[in-house]
Amino acid sequence: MSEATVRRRVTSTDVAREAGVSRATVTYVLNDTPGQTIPQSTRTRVLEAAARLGYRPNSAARTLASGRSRIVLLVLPDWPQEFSFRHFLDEASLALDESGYSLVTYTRHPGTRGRPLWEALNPDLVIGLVPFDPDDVASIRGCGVTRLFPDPDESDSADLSMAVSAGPELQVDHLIDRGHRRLVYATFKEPPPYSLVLARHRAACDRAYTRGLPPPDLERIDHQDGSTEEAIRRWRDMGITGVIAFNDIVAAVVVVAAATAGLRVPDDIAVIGHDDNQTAAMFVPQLSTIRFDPSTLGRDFANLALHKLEGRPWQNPDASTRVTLVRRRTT
Amino acid sequence: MSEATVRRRVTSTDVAREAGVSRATVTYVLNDTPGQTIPQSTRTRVLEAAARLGYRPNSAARTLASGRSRIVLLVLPDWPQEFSFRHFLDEASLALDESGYSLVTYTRHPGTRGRPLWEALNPDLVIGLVPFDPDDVASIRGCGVTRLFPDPDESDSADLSMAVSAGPELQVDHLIDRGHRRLVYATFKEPPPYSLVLARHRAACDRAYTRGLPPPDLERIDHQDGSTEEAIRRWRDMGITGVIAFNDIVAAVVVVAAATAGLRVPDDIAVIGHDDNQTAAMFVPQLSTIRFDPSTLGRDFANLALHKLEGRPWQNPDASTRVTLVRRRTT
DNA sequence: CTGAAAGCGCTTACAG
DNA sequence: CTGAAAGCGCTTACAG
Repeated sequence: MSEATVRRRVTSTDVAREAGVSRATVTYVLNDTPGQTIPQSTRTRVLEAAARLGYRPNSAARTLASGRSRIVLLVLPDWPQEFSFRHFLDEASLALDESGYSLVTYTRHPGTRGRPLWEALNPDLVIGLVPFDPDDVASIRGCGVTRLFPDPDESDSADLSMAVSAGPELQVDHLIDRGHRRLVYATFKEPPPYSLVLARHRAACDRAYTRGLPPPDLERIDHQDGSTEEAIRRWRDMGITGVIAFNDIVAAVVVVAAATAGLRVPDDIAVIGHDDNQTAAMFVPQLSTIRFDPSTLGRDFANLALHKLEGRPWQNPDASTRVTLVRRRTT
Repeated sequence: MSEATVRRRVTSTDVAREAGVSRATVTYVLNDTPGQTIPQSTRTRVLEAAARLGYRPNSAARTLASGRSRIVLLVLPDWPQEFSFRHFLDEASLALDESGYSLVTYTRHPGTRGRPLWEALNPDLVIGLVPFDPDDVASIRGCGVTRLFPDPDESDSADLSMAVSAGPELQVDHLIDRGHRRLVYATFKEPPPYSLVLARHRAACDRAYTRGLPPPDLERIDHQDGSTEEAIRRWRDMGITGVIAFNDIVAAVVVVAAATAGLRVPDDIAVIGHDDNQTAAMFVPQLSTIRFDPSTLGRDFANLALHKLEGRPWQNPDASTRVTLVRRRTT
């Protein structure tokens, strides 16, 4: 410490000199390289030297030399509005971190210009929550990324789509079980239905089909003007008694409009939300909704990533254990 | 194309060979390196060869050689709940991209274990929306990052805190202008007040002080049980007539509870929200709230980053042009 | 105007 | 058990 403290970054050469070994040995010790037999005394010497000097490997150099960045890039199609998504990411990050990987999230929008993040990051794996379009696949591959998920060229049994579909399926099941035979799927007009909306709607349609019902129409309501009331009256005239809402905010708007239209909830029309967010319990009447366990889902995600990265075993999780119905007063 | 298509990644050596020049020339052309005089014919040859081969520079190699990653890491203290934040990020990303930088966001939580992202990414700049704690500063510096913002060691006149404080200030001003002299600041009990809540509350306190009022207490309400009503009655007994809500959801809960408690809004008690989200216009009565322009803020952010990265000129934006009052029926 | 060469800080066969 | 050396794919003075 004196004028020697010209902030030059500590390198493995410094650690090697400090510990009296070669750079190779430093690497072996710090990375716990398998197949090397290094006596405990040397190990300790290296570890202590590294700690004393505050050594952090240069990740660019490491990536270049090893050919792996240990970065997992998670591509999000739209802005996730669920608060619980944070718990999902926390858990996923943590689980990946334990295996030495860093999780980076990247929110991609349809209109995005500019260089995609996979070009700047050299990720070992790029994962999307919805399928990539062909342009993106080409772009990802062109950046030297060999692992992506879902991979259009690979018929992989691994599947995380239940993370999206389990909720809508449960919504449909619940309404049917309560005796409703004519359903609609409601979302907001603005912003225009994005991929998560479409994916949830499609899951609801598939479930309705399985249960022998026609697919519920995708109805886009407006929460600003009074058109939601009209829509609800129209639904009633069509014999519809059950509303599957994209999320709890949509559900709340539908419930308010139903009341204004003079309909009783759930007797005249039943409404079920999704996400169990703060809004859900606050309304009068309190909203029936879907709760899912984001932490478990986060671990599922990390396991899938490690499966793709290192071939660890993988087994598709059971959807029914990831999602629960919260029945309150609107169904 | 045939068996030669063994997917080996295209390198600058390939491009150099294809164009009949050296690797140095390839770099100069593709990076538009200033101070090199390269004839248009050579430029075109290189550009065409690169395009034909689908060349993407290896970012790890580039980072290692140049000492710059061209990555800006934005550290978010908590999960941002405002939908408009996406527009902020879009705009910021785009503006940075135009200057050749990639923006990566990193949501950090108090309990986070594991390797921080700045260790894996080698960012040229780390920016936090709230100040870093000393441990983080040490960790960031230890990873060889020389530029961070806010930088505790540097008395920098650059300031983006108006992005947080302008809204609360406007809330306070509006309530005072409407004749309210006794105010509270309301937020949810769960999750416990996080940094954004505290920052907004503090801004409200500062503004109240400037306007000659005592600082509004931070009141934590519960949206599950009926305790919000009790709180409101208590506030009334204390002579409080104005409620500054952390966001529109809090405002909605307060308004509902006030109605249940038999108070008239805004005559007995005025409530102003923040964010102008979808909930705000939906309630009866519609919520007065604060709207801010996320895109402009995104550009402000990008300009600040470029100022720190390349010394571009910077001038603190005028808060009052970034935020507007949306007066509806609760004030 | 262009290229040969050193170097960025690691990892990894390989030889001893 | 350990180290000398090549190499990852770029960038950047520097010499011509």
